[in-house]
Amino acid sequence: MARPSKKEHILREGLEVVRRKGFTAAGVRDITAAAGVPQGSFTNHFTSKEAFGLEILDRYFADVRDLIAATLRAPDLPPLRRLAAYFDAVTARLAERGWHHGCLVGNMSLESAEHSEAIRARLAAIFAEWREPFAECLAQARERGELADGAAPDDLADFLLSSWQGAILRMKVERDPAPLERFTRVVFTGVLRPPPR
Amino acid sequence: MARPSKKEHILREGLEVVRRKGFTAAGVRDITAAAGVPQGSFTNHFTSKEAFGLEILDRYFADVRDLIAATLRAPDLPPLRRLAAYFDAVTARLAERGWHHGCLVGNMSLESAEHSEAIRARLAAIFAEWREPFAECLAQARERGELADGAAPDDLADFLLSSWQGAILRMKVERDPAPLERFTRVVFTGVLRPPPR
DNA sequence: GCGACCAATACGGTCGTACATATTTATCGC
DNA sequence: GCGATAAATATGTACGACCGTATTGGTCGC
Repeated sequence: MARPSKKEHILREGLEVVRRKGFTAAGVRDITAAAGVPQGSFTNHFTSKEAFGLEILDRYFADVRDLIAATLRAPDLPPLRRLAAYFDAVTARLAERGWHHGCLVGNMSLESAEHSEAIRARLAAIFAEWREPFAECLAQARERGELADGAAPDDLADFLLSSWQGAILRMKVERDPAPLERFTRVVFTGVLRPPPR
Repeated sequence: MARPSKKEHILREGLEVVRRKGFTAAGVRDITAAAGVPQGSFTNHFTSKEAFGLEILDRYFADVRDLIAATLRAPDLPPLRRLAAYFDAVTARLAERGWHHGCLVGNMSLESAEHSEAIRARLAAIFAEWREPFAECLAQARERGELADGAAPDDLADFLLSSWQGAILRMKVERDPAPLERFTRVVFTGVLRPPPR
C-alpha cells in the first residue's frame, strides 16, 4: 500500500491543542505545528476541519469508554461504589490538567454544536451511549435495595451526566476542584440516598 | 456632552450576535454589521474585543438579576415555589430561541475562560453573586420546615446552579427541552424533598 | 474650540482550504 | 527474485477571505 500514515499523530496532538485552545480558536496551523507535520498533511487526511472535529470526538470518547469499563462496569464493586469510582477517576484526570481544560465533549457542546449539524448529531449520539452504563448501575443499585425509590434510572442517569458537565464547567471558571467535590457530596448524600427502613 | 452614542446599540446587537455564533466565532465586523454601524465605532467604544466581552457579560447578567428579582425574590410565594418559578422563567426564554443558544455565561465559561483571565474572573464573580438568592431561598425553605435536612444551603445552591448549566448544555445538543424538564423533575422530587414526619 | 463621537480605510497577520507534485510501499505478472 | 504499477501518503505553496486593531480626519453639541 503506502507508507506509514501520520494521521494518528495529527489526531493525538491535535486533540491536545483543541483541548487547550478550544475548537474554533485552534487553527489548522496550530495543529500541524504541534504534530510536527507540514500543513498539507492535514488536508490529506481530513476533508475539512469539521471532519477532524468528528474524529477527535470519537478518539476522546473511546478513552471515556475505557474509563467506564474500568469503573462503572467493574465486576467486584457494589453499584454506587462504581459510580463514585467513575467520578473520582475523572476528577483525577482533571487534576492532571490543573483544572484547566474540562471535558472535550462539554466544550464542543457549547462551542460547536451550533456551528455544525454533524458535530451536534455526534455529540447527541455520544451522550446517548454515555447514559447507558450509568442507568445500568442505578438500576442495579435499586434492585439490590441500595437506592431509594424515585426517578427512573434513565432519568437519573441523564441528570447525573448533565449535572457533572455543569460541575466541570464551574471547575473551569473557578479553576478549583470545589465544584466537583460539591457535586459528589450532594449527589451521594442527597440524590442517591438509601431507601428508608 | 456629545451626540447620542451608539455604544448601547452595539452592545445590544453584539450580544445577540455573540449568543448566536459564540464569542470567538463572532467577528467584530459581524457585530458592527448587525448594529448597522461602521467598523470604527467598535474601536471607539471598546479598547478590545475582550473589553467588549466583559461588557456584554455585564449586560446579560443585569437581565438575569431582573429575572431573579421577579422569581426568587417574589414576595408572596413560598421558597420552593419561587425556585420553580425561576427555572420555568428561564425555560420560557430558552424556548423563544428554539432551544438553540443556551446561556451566555455558560457558553463563555467553556469557550473564553481559558483565553482571558479577565473574563474568567468576571465569570467567577457572576457565579458567586448568582448563588446568593438561591441560597437564601433554600435557607428559608429549611427554616419553614419545607425542606429536609441535608447539604448546606450554599452547597445546594451552587449545586443547583451548576447542574442547571449542565441541563442547558444538554438542551443545546439535543435541541430539545427534555433535559430541562428532567432537571426540574429530579430536583423537585429527589433533591429538594420535604422532611420526613 | 474643545471634547466626544462618527466614519472610512488600512495594516499585518491568520484563517480554512485547494492543488500540483513528489515519495514511499504493497501487490502482481513474470 | 524482480521490476512495473497503482494507490496512498507527504509536501510546499498559494489563494481569497477574514481577523483584531490602529489611524486619521470629519462632525456634532456644548
